[in-house]
Amino acid sequence: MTSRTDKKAQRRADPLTRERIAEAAVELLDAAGERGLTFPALSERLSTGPGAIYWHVSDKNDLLGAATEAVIGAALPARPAPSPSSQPQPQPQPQREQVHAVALALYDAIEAHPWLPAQLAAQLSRNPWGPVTARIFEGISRQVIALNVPAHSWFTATSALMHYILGAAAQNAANTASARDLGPDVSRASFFESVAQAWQELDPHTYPSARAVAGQLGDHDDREQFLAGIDLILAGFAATYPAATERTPSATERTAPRPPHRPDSP
Amino acid sequence: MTSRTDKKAQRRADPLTRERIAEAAVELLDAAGERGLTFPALSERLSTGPGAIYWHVSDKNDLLGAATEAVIGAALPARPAPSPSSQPQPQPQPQREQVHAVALALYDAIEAHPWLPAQLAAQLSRNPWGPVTARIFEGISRQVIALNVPAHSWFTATSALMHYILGAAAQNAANTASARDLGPDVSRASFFESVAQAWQELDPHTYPSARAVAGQLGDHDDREQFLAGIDLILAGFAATYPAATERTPSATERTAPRPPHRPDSP
DNA sequence: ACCTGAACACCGTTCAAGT
DNA sequence: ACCTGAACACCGTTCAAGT
Repeated sequence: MTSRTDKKAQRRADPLTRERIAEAAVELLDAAGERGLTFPALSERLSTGPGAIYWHVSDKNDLLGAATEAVIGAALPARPAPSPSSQPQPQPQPQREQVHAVALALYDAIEAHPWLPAQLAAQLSRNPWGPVTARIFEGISRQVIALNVPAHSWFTATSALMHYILGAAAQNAANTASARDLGPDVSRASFFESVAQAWQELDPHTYPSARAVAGQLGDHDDREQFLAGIDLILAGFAATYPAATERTPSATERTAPRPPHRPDSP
Repeated sequence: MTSRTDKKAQRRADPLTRERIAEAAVELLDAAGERGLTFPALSERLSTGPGAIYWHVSDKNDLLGAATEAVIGAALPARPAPSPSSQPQPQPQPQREQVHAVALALYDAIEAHPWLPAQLAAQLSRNPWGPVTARIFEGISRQVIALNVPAHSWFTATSALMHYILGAAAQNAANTASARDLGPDVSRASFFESVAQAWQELDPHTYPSARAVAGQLGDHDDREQFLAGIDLILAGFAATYPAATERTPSATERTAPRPPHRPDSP
């Protein structure tokens, strides 16, 4: 009576693993935010007791870390540096677009998981150079290096891009969530309108600039705006490092395609 | 027997206010991080009961918000836009240095209060355009406007600067805290050495760039590095917006003082 | 209006006991 | 090695009662 494969209909739960736990934690976080993730709720979802979870996870912080890692790992899959291995592309993709791709991957992950920014901040302060940082850092520094930024500035350039990407994505996700909270049918435009209106009521003497900027909050496509910030920083690279890849025009001043000129070694 | 001013030696506590509560909360957070701030601990410090605190504060989130506002408000004091009102300076300060000043104010605040980044992230997602955002936004957008960035790009430019500043400062504060945790006498240099070593053990196939960058983590002054990132973004402004103030050289390529040329309206 | 402090609900964590 | 689930300590929040 060896029942190996055929009792799968009856098994309550395949054995717990850190990964399955992280997966369930992400689902709870997505459904109800950080306060949705509790050991009772997680135990029930995995039909087990809290003690079982503690066998695979040392701590609630560790649990949150595992969830964060899972999401970041899915957004920035580990892949070797050079070849996409399927279609041989001689000139694979313009550098600027590759940067955009990495940035958008993080942008989308954060929009899909609005609890992520706070967790990234928490994990950062707990373990500033842990696996989460390594993944994100790898994804972005690879682009920086490909852009021919000189070696002594890799860290600075990566930091500038990385923090802009994460911060702007966090702000965007917060906007989305806030608009949704105002009412299921509140458009982004009318959300921004209400923000602008609220800021108009700030003291004009101490908040002159914030009020001025708030006026033009709504009229933009969010992704476009996000990418414009990336291009702004890339323009800084090009202006600061002569060897860096051709000057990248900002999204707000779209020009004709640049020449395929790309110097190789400094 | 009117005892107004002379019974100050005997009074246990001046009446509670939101501000005094926030102050005490900041002290607890500074002393022991977020888990140091509990209602029992706060009540004891203010020699009162939890109910009294709930009269002034709606919630623990509200309490954390008040603490965050207090720290940001102290770091970026509200002041009218133009004149320092004491010494009349015809050409008050080079723009670039004014940006540095705002950036360093936030940098120092975050280093002094390592719990701040996580709280900023939490408050952001709770109320993305609340008073904390307004303060920071005002401080930075004022600089952006003074840099002659065109109006349609104020938001993008402010975002780029703001998120770099907050993110890089958060990373720095986390480094400081981690180095301290490793041992009271661990220098920053040897902390970075241990990080670089750990990253060298990452899989060379999936983390080639992170490993390459990690090598040069330690050899820099942190403030200098931080400001170099600012300059990188400012260079992006100058390159992207012809009307923007003179090109600002990066801290890593310090050149002779720029020409005082500054065009006025686009 | 503002404070007191006991009481309640709930959650993170542990641990002796099981398989 | 991995899981069970009751038990414990602790914290956020409430509320009837005070001034």
